[in-house]
Amino acid sequence: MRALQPKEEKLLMAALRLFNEFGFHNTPTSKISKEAGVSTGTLYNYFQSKEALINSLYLYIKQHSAEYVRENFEMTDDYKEGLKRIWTLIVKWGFEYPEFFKFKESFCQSPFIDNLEMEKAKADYDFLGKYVQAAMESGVIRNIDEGLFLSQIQGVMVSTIKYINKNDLGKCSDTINKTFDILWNGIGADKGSVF
Amino acid sequence: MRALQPKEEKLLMAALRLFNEFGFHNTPTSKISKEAGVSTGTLYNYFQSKEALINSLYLYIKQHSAEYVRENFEMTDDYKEGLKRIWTLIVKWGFEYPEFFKFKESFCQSPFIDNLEMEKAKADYDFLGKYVQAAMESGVIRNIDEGLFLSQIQGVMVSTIKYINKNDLGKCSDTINKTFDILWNGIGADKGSVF
DNA sequence: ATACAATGTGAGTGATTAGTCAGTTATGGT
DNA sequence: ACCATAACTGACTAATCACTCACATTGTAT
Repeated sequence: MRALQPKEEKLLMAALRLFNEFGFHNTPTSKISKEAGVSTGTLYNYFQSKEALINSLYLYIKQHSAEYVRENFEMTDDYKEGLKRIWTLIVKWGFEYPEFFKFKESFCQSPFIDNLEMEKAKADYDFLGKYVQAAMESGVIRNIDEGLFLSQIQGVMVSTIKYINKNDLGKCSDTINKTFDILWNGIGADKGSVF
Repeated sequence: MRALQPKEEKLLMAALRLFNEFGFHNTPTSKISKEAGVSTGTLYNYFQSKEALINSLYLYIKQHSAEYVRENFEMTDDYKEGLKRIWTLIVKWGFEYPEFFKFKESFCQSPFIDNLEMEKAKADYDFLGKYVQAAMESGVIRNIDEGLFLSQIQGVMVSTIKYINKNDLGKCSDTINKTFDILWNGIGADKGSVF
């Protein structure tokens, strides 16, 4: 991640706080710069436009998430254990950085993002995607359409994080285990004898 | 559902189209009324404000969804079958009325909705919630925290609908079955012997 | 010390938009 | 036909906001 200049980072964090509270369109650039402790003009020294600032913030958060997972992941040959580790890391990121997670969610929902950005967004889960594919090929998880699969996993993941954040769970490792079990029962091939 | 007056409905449907394409804040009331074929003033005869219009639209869609499920649901004593029917109906609603679904999603994400509306939103899934609770008590599905449960189901449901809509699947009944299986494997108590 | 560049400032501008209201048209009862 | 009420119209207003630019400040090289 490119090192951010102090005022650039202050602007991004100010924008994050305000966007999460009031939404993109109810946060004027004037408030962002005031919250960041700089002038309006300075904002435009660092970002070409308000939209550019929003995209930069998204990029920053996306990279933060990816680095978190990459740095903390420990390799293993056991695919189930590996998936569980990735699962745990992504969910943990979501509740350790709830503001980041919240922004990411509303950004992806927002209709004014160009499709190009949406495509890039999917790359977030590349790490997970590749792992799932490998696991599928090895036979540990059921072999159904990969896209469908990933969207299911992502769905459960997002709702898990939202649930944890909403209910303010410190005991979250328990929740993470439970939800992973649900997921694994759903997708794993090692049920009974037949599958 | 209260019968809507013709211009009221035209305004709502025009707003729906524009909101989905441009977002709430990039759709001026002037465009909504133009698209609906009435004047700006008329919009304010039917709705107190732009926000009131948005809330009305949400209410309209929410009721539409609830009625769809209630009208098409056929009772059964078999909880698994019953859950599958509800599941199927909700997912079907999502791809038969993709515009409605899309709006509902972005409305729920939007930060300018007051919390009161969010509370009401949850009532959408009351029908499902009650059924899940009954199924849980009967022992067909695993007995874990109900809130967590519902959020998981909802997560998988939303991502299923999104997947179907994005990939334009006419063969969707297959996808619905598959995703229900995944869900059921995850939540059902009858693993091992039966399968 | 001086010159020059880089960075920061914030009042000002033009464009946009939610909402109004005085006036017009349509409707229905007698 | 006449009136009264309801529905409708769209130019207008007041406010907001993204962005600019002429100027001020700070940093740096010589």
